[in-house]
Amino acid sequence: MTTKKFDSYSYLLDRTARRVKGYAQQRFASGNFDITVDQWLILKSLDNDRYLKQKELAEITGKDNPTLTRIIDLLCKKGLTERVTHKEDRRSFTVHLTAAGTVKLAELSPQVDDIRMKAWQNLTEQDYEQLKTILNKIYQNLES
Amino acid sequence: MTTKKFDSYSYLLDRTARRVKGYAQQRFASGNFDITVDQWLILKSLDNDRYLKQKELAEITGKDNPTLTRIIDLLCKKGLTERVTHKEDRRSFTVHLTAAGTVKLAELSPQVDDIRMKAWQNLTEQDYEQLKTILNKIYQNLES
DNA sequence: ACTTTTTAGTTGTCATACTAATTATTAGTT
DNA sequence: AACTAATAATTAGTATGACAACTAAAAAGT
Repeated sequence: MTTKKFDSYSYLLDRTARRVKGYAQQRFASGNFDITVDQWLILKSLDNDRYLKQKELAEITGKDNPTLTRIIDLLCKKGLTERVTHKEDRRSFTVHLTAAGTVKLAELSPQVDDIRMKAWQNLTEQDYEQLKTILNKIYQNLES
Repeated sequence: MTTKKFDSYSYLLDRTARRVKGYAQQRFASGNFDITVDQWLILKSLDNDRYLKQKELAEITGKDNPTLTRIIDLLCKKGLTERVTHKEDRRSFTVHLTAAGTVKLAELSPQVDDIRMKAWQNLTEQDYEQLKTILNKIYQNLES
């Protein structure tokens, strides 16, 4: 039975993703970054003075709407983003970096790059490419 | 700067892992399995009439103690596992499948294998091996 | 034997994920 | 125009995940 192993692959994938995120989160905490890894992902998506609807942010970051709402809530409470009412669609907000958010993004960017690198050391250029290809194949296999 | 891309690799890994787990969870729900994917992982670890301490279960499943406690709570409430007081160490419980748990495990096993397979279709034998190797390298890179 | 340190498990808090249900608004249909 | 369907965002509920603090018991050190 070759199907048995897939359960353990799923476990391996889950475990590794958690470790990667957890490691980054620890470094975020010990560096007093004052944001979470997921909040960072949002900030980064709002770079270059972008005004994005939450719907678009959810798409970009691969998170669902309720999760987005709560992360934006937290970022607004920290004063790093702001909700701006959308002119043409009163159902929507656009989210935008505040001045403080822009500063935070610029400050942390090099440090985050550095932290992220740690997970991928000892991997060859080919490893990156293969991993990317395989993960995308898996993702597409489950596309609804 | 080659360091930039690592942030997006981390994102890709996280996104894929969530998709794999989410897909399985949806199939669990639509099949009325009445357990979550994480609870399944515990049941499977208790196969073959094993009595495991929560500490050992945590180790095997890669979860921390509080998470384990809560998952076991739920499994016990569903009547699928039971806590047995440890004879030599009164701090510990051993966790064990009930009769109902054994039945559940046997019933779901082939279906879970089938569900899990879906994510990995179109991947070659070589892909599996590479993925496994790369994920393990990443995991070890972050070993404390 | 007594004290200190470790260890197993629990509880509490916060953040993330997923689902379902709700509200307000827009788009589509007749 | 009126009615219906679809959409953006929120809220509520449950589960997982990480961390800290706590209890009880065992192990180690003196």
